[in-house]
Amino acid sequence: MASKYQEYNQLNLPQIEKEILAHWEKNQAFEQSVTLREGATPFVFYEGPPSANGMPGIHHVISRTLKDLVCRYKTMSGFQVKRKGGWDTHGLPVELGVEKTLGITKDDIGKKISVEEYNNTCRTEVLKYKDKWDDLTRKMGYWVDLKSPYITFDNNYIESLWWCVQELYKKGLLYKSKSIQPYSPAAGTGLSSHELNQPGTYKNVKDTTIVAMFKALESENSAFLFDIARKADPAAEVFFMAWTTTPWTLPSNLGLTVGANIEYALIRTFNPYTHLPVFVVMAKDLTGKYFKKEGEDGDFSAYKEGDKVIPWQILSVFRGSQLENIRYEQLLPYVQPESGDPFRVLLGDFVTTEDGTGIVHTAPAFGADDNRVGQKYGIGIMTLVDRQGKFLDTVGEFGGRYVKNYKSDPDYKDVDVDIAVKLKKENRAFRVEKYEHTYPHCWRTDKPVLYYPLDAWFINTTAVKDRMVELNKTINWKPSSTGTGRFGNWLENMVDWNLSRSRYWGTPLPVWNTLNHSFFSPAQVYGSFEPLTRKCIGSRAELKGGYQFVKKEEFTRDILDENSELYKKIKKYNSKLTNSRDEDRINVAPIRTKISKKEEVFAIDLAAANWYYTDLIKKYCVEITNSVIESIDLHKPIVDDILFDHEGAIMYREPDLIDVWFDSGAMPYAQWHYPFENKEEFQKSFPADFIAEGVDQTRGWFYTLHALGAMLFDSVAYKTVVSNGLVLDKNGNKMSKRVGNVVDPFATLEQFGADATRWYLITNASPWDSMKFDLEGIKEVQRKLFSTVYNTYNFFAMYANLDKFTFKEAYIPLEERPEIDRWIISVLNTLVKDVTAYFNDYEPTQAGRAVQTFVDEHLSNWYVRLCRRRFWKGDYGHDKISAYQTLYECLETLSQLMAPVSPFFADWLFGNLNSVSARHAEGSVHHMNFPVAVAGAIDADLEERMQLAQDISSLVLSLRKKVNIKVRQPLQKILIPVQNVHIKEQIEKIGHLIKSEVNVKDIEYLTETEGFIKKKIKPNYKSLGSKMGAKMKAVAAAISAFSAAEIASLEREGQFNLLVENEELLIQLSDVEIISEDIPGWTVANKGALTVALDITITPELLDEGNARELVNRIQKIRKDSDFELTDRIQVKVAVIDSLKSAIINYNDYICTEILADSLEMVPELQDGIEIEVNDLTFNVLVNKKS
RNA sequence: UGGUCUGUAGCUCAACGGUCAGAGCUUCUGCCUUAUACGCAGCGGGUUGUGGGUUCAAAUCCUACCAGACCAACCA
Repeated sequence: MASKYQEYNQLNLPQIEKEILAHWEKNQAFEQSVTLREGATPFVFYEGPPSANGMPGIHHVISRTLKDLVCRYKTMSGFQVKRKGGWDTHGLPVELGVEKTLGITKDDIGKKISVEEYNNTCRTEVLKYKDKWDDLTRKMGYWVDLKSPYITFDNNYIESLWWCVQELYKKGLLYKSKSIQPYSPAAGTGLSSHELNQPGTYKNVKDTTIVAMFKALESENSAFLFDIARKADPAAEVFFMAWTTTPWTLPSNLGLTVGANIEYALIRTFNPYTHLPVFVVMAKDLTGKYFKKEGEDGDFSAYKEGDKVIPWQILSVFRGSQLENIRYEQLLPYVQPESGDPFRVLLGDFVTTEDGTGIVHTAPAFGADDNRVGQKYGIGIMTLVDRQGKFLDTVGEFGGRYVKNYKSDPDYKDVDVDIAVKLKKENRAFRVEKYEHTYPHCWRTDKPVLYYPLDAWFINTTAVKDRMVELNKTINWKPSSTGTGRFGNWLENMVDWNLSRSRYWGTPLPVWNTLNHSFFSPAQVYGSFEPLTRKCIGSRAELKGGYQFVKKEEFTRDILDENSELYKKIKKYNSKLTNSRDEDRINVAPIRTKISKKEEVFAIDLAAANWYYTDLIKKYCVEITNSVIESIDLHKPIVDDILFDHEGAIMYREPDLIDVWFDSGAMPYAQWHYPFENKEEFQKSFPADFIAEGVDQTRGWFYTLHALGAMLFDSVAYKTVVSNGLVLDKNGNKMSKRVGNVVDPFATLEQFGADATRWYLITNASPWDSMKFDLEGIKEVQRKLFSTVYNTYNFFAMYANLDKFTFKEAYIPLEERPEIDRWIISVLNTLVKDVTAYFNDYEPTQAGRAVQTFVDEHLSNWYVRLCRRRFWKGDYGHDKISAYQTLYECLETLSQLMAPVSPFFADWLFGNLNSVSARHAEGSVHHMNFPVAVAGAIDADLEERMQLAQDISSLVLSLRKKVNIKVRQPLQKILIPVQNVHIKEQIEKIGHLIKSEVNVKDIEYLTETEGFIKKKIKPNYKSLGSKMGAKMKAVAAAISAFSAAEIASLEREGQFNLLVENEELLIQLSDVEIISEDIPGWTVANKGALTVALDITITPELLDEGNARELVNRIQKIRKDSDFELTDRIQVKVAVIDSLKSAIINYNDYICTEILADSLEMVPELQDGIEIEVNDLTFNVLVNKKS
């Protein structure tokens, strides 16, 4: 135990933090904060795993501060808060980073570099910045368990994920389907949205656009169109006009989509290319784009080929809903769809009249909207473009042609143009023109992207949508609008979760299939056989009995050798086929090509080559045994080389990976390797009480956690979620490396300290508002909050050391303490109450701001300021001890209140205090309990009158300024008109504080004020408004016009009958506010209802006293400049000045006491000493320390 | 394009139906201080993004725009 409070020369937050950090680590303070709560109610927190393949930024500091402060607060509130850290290690950003490092592209994987090598690189690269992250975690004071974090690439983690997938599979929630995804034919790969959002992918291009004419068929639905048209022309043909910027999708057209509430028109006109009379349907609002004004209702009989103006006429107008299900003739009938009910008009909410014709050509294969509406109506799907980006051979004269110039062919002919020409000739095009628009391009090949149907695995989240919506209502969202708005909306419009990623570094989808030769009947060869069988693996153990394809060299050799057993069997099999179609045969050519190109061979090749000869598996594979399972890595390519023998058919793994969001969404289970281990641990920690991340995670982590929680356990995954906003630079721009406006968190912490940074981030704005990050703000926090607390502590330490105050005396009951002590304790308890409420409500910003106000306005600038003398003057007695105990309690409580947000400084402050007083056994403030407000200590009256004291002082000071009398000059009195006894009593109790603060001798009260004080009356809108309603305006005017007598009457009677618009209304005293505006002959100031007058007469006595105080002030300055100790006694000589003589004589004792002088002499002349100035007089003073 | 959030003094933020919209930072001027901190008083600074509406009363509620941010989508 230290005997003295540590005193400091200067506040150095970064230095304090280094010391505290070392202290924490030495004493395992974090671990202790958890173990000390063993057996307590757990407060469950989930750490959203960051990815360590990028450097941490300042925005990570804010979300982690948020997490940390909640966990610290809850720990102090008595909960046990375990915080398991985690690392997100899979996914595209990792892969892209590795590809950049290695200088390769995705296509090189498996060619220039083996998948295994590639994944190994990912494995090491992904934790490249782990040290930096750990460093930041330490330095910013984020308490999280970094010793046993969960890592998503870990085998155990993946095994849990597989278990989750299998659970979903068992529930029938996992299915395979086609989805329309951005696809780059040039690169032969699907693109993720991430890749599509790379800068420069959207380019301006000029495309040939066509307004195509789809010929309507007659039916009951369309009769109303034909009836009208036939009246004008008995041979009328009716067409739907649809615009497209991708004419190559027209052969795949299966539908036309219109907006149900859009107005459409049937128009009679001529085709501008063929000049044939036509009747067309399009959105009424868009007719202006296709028809000239002059031609409206023109003369149809007079029209001839070549006329500039084509006549047109609107025959009828109707809503899109009337067009539903009208059938039309296929535009380019090269291929018929195999299934579905196509060539109908559909309704879709995505149709606009912004451009085009208001009728959307719908090819379900090549657009996400198209696909959705197509599925809804069951029009089928037709994909007449292959994966190289060229038309299938079946597409007539366009067969085999590339839809865009994917091969960079210099002689490439635009197929869109040829389609346009053909349609023009066939009277099926109304307009063909070039159109400039933005279109996404592949960021690697710079070629246009196609939207293309690709196989993908989905989780049927829409099936549990209602339950998810219901569960969401029980979650406490901060801010709530994110939960109801952004998240709630997202749930309402949910689509099935596309799990598939065709990449390499990630969790493999644990689904094995037999090869799907759908057009082939194996029964021909092998009797009865189920062509497609699937199994979903849910644990490593289930791999047992499978086979691992390891003898790749033998396989490679055999497939090239026509005498090998393998080759012979394939040949025999092929010859057995009675069906002679090539696709049905086992084709070794592609495998051979692969080998010749030195590309990696995988199990899927083996499966393709001998997919029904399972006995051959054994030749190239080893069986998976327990020992294999123990050591097997659950990544690509290892799992790809695992095969199963299913009743004579080979099952191979679906090549897809699982979306990384599944990894993080499953962390509640996978972090514990549930259900393979830690079942109990998991049950105790699900669901989470609290999570927090950036608002950008709403549809990311927040969603996947929620979805998996709902689907697997029919539960929420978290009870409270706080989403923080973005951190922008000080000009409100997004921080980006490219612009160079990123804030380096390390430099910031180093320079300003973690506490100031954390405090700034939390209190500047609510965490969920995006904040503009300005270092100036941190400086201000440092100056205003930390320096102030620090100085208050230092002030305390200085005097407490002199008086040897160690809190060894008994706690003085509040009622035995002076008014001001009870006041600050009251305010302190109010603060504790408020801060507790704010923290409980996840409003740290409010909590921090409340602490700031307390420190600045109440503790430092009122309590300490007014009590200064009590600490240095007089004996170590009751009053002094009371002051010490009070200030000590404030500081100690502050350290606890501040601990969650500024953990270092708080612990430092706590340690400094407790090391001397030893009031608590805890070695750290973070092991303490959070303070509990003592209701009995809160005295609202006392707080009210202290506010009065502050207001009155402020008014007097402003009066002094107005008449230029400095505070050191005493004045005789102030005059305060008081409305009622209560106010007077209140002021009387704190009168002494006001008097010393503003340096006046007396306070007088004016109660009998009638006729003397000029009063002003104002309506109290709040109380009056509800009573008066619409009469409010007239009442307010009447009240404002009150005469002095009327005001007096109201004051006297407590009520008043007011006549407004011939109606008598009773006005209560509480309905108005009466302000003493002026006291004739006095200098007066007002604030609200409070009025203060100041007597500015300076009598000779007052002048002497003022001069004496000036002199004291100057000599104190000399003491200070001379570095005298606080207790040093001095001797003073003053060169005599006539006008100061009386002051020095009359106030000699006072002066000596104040400056601790044993003697104060006047001498005629003084050569030595220091020149000082008192009220414009200059003279010398000699101050000597008494030896 | 849709959803959500945010627009208040030069800057950062309060006020969230009720008198005249307030603090701090910033410029300048005084004052106070046996606390190297701070504070106090004054001087400036605003049609509360814009236009409508509801109300006795709107920064606050409704509505339509405008701008920014995020998320999602992307278009015929």
